[in-house]
Amino acid sequence: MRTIGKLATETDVTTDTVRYYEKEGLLAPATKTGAGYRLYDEDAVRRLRFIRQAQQCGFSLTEIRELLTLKNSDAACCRDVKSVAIAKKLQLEHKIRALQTMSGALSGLIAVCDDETRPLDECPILAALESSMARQGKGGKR
Amino acid sequence: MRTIGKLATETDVTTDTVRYYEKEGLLAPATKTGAGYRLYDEDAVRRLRFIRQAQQCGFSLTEIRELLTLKNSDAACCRDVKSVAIAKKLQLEHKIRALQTMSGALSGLIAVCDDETRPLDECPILAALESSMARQGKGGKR
DNA sequence: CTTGACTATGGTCCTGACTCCAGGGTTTAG
DNA sequence: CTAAACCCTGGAGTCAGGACCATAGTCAAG
Repeated sequence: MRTIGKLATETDVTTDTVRYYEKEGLLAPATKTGAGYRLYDEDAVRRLRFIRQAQQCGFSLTEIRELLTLKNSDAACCRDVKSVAIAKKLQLEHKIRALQTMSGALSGLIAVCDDETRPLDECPILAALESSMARQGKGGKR
Repeated sequence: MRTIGKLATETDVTTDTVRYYEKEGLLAPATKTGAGYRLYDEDAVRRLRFIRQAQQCGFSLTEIRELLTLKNSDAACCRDVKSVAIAKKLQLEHKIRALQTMSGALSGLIAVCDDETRPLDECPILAALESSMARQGKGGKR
């Protein structure tokens, strides 16, 4: 059993973050001392590592909470977890494509700026941004 | 000259957003009526379009404010704008690579889950997330 | 002249994932 | 025994980019 500080250094997060996760229903101490100090077991260490690693895979805390709930439900099977992972991967790919579109638009703008010493009032990048040229990334939000 | 509502519909933005941009120092009305109504000219329409299009290119409002400042400074030349665009493109590419790493980690997890009917306590995805396997995306924040 | 559409200001609220602070109590090392 | 180091709760602040609201003033049409 370890106090919150030990758990925090062990998993490379701050104590504030641990308490925040508890408030969000992601991680509870195994027990508390008479003085109200949180005490964590090995399970909490694994759970906290799980949370951080899922974050690195692009899951939000809300999604991680769902994963953890899934994990504790008897009715769920491995396939359910797999489908969550697949859905998340599709989301990531969608975002990647959006960023690639933006990057491509910028490439186009950079390419047209052939004469670097040109004064600003003739800058083709600014001109392109002002006109409706850079509309490739349309159809998303709003 | 148009009131804020006209400007907003013209540029497909809400009036709240226009006032927000003004508060953030991105867009000012050309003048005001005696009653305090904002009046905008063609220049404002272009400027607002510029802002939205730069946003689509992945610039934050802060970065856009810098671009606009640059645009109004006499000392700046086209090269300055170009270097901002290049820096932004590098940032985007960095983010894309990070997302691709996450996506790849997920692919790996999905691949190891070969038997979909396996019960949850043997789920290799959860096991992998709990262990330190999925550490590929390291070295980023914090 | 009234009604409805528009605008003004100043304010709060939202998401996400924390971070920091004040003002206490507790534990531990010397 | 005392001082440092730790822990508690509760609440506020942060960043971005707005959305929404109340209350009040203004303008144009019929």
